[in-house]
Amino acid sequence: MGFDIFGQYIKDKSQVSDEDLRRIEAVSQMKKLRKRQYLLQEGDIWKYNAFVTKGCVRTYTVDEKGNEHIQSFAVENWWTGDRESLLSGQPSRFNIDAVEDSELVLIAKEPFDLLCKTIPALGAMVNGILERSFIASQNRIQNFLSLSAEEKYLQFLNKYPELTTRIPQSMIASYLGITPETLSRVRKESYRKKG
Amino acid sequence: MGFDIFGQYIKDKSQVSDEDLRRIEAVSQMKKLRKRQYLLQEGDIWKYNAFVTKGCVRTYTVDEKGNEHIQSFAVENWWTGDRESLLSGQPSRFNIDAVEDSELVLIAKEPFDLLCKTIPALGAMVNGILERSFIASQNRIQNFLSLSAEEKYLQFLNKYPELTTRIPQSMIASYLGITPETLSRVRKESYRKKG
DNA sequence: CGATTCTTTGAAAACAGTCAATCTGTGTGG
DNA sequence: CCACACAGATTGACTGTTTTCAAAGAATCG
Repeated sequence: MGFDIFGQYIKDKSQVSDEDLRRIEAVSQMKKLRKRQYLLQEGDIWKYNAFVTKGCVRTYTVDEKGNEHIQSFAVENWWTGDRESLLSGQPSRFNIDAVEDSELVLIAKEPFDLLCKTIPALGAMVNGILERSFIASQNRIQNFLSLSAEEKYLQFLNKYPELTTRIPQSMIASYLGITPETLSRVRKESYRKKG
Repeated sequence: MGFDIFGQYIKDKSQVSDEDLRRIEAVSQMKKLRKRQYLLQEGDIWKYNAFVTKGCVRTYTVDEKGNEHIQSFAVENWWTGDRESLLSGQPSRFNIDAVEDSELVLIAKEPFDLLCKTIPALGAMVNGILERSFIASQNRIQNFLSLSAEEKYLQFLNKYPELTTRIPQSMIASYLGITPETLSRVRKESYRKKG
């Protein structure tokens, strides 16, 4: 079940053959997470590529005051993990846990890198994903530079309408870099304005 | 002169042969920019990979109120450009101009992509750069999520000490997402505290 | 239900932004 | 070489936005 979704994703995004798909499956590991369960905890070393087939996970840090700062969400057909820890081999600063009961496909770094080399279409797909991820994070930086709390929220609504219903507001606030109270007030203001 | 610096960079970062280096040189174009001169203007379509061999350029947007928001700086041995426009072929939202008199190596997208495919070591280098750029932008997002104006400035000082002397404070403020006045006050506070 | 979690609201305080004036240093032309 | 102009940095007073803390109100789930 879980791998089928991942396999379909790969087929949609690349020209990987069925045989190569089986080679990918051979190194894949399914992982179920219950809501609130950790996939990665601060201090752990992250060694996988992770693909969400069901549910939703979040990546976040916790500061000295205990405040959480959400770096990213990942729902179905999104990738997650800590690239920095994966690349450096150093302990992660991030936590990743499940926002909902979730299912993921995990592939350890080494076999995945090997497959990317031996299956050019897979390597190309992975590079394309990285490229788009980079562009997306540049755009997010641009939002931090130029938008107010309200504008950031409206932008989020517009970009990820489906997430606003699945994810608690307090987490969306954290993702936007504002407090839950501010988000609540911003929402009140914006449906006073137009609905 | 200009290409030598770029060539040295490639040799340091990869296993590209001298012959391949000459093939890269064959498609490279040198570009000099005087201070304040544009490399890319909003609305233009960006078609290059650009490497700074001398000087400093900045990438920024201008909002409706005329405020500039600096996305990034690039000094010697850094890459610049607008990956989004390059990938999509759509007009850029960004401006790039020279903070100081500068020199760059430009390579048009098509020949560069071709070289990356035919010279695996070059492709690998480029992917590594992309990977580290992505990680850096994730870290910058984390700073926006969790740091105050003062903390962001101290972090910048710590990470890019050489840039603080070369780049006007008002531009550093813009990069950090704060006003020049706030940066000035933050600095005053921080050398009142310790020096 | 009862318990927990999430959201909303209020009042006060902290933080950062705005606008305008002044100060500083640099470089240029007379 | 000086005076001036200009850009950048600083300062002050004020405004506005966002945070903080505390409490009350929904919503959700066993």
